[in-house]
Amino acid sequence: MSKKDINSPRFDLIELFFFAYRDFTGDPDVLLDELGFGRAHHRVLHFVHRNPGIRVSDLLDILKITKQSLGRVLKQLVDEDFICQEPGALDRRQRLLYTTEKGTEFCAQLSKLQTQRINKAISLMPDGSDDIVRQFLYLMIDENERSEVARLITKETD
Amino acid sequence: MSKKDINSPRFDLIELFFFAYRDFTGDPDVLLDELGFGRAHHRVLHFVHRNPGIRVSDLLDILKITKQSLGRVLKQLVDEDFICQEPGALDRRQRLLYTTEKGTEFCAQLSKLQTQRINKAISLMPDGSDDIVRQFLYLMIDENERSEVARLITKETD
DNA sequence: TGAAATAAGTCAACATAACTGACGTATTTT
DNA sequence: AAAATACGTCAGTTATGTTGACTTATTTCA
Repeated sequence: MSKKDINSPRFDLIELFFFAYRDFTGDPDVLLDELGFGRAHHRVLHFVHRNPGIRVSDLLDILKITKQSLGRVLKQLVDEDFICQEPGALDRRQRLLYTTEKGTEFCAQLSKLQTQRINKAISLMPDGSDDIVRQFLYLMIDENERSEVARLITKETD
Repeated sequence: MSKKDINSPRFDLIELFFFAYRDFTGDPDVLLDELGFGRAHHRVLHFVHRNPGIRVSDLLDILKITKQSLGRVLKQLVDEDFICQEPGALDRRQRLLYTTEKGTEFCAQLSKLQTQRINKAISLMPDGSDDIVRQFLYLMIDENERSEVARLITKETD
């Protein structure tokens, strides 16, 4: 009788997750490098693009990094015209963040690469697999964060 | 008619992948911190544990980092008795790597945490979901790396 | 209205984990 | 004996994160 029982460590999924994520995030690296950006810039650009007008403090909440850490990359993105800031209409202390046309375009290039990898994978799998995958990834998130993430990912992008 | 066609970026999966991987790798962080280790140590320890007697150069191949980078964390793991080195029987230039009892035990603790998260997720999903998930993660890996990864993950752990 | 709280930015110092390039040593191969 | 290989090490650099303290502008509240 095999020891592959309920208590066996899931080395296969642990390792597949590691390699899959590495290659998935590796796609945009080439384009980012060309502009002297790193993954930190990618994450900031992505979430600003997906949440136009987001406040700095809400972006910090999503990324779970410090203000100082965000400050450095955000400054570069603003200086090089990928992101712009506008004072909040209701609360002028806020600096609401938006991607510029240049930032939006670059963001599209990056997500296109990642979408291609995802679509290639899904296309080789049985119908309905994308729902299973979505469900799995969702359940891998900390329980107390799930609703917040659900809110984030269901944003429309017309 | 919606624009959610074949060319739409898969923002949902892109973001789910990001959050899921962050929380997945976050589990071991607590234990690692207590010992003054980081994720780099975790990766080294894990792959040595899974490939007893692995050569340094093969480990570099798996991790895709430089010798200098590996050197630092490996030295710490050896100094603190989580990993031991033995000269190769056939080629004494080699320093074959093994986890010590202490290292093996610690490794088990870490993978237990990650396995629990995986099992909890899978248990809430339809039968056969783990196969779908495995297939998806496998297909997300660079095509030219897949056979190598397949070889790695199918190792038996008695 | 004046004090306290909030949103954001900034300065300085530091830690980790990666990188490049060069060089050394032991051992094996040719 | 020379070349190649496996591994280690030194020095310097970069990207991305951290903590703690402080400033400025603005809003909220007693």
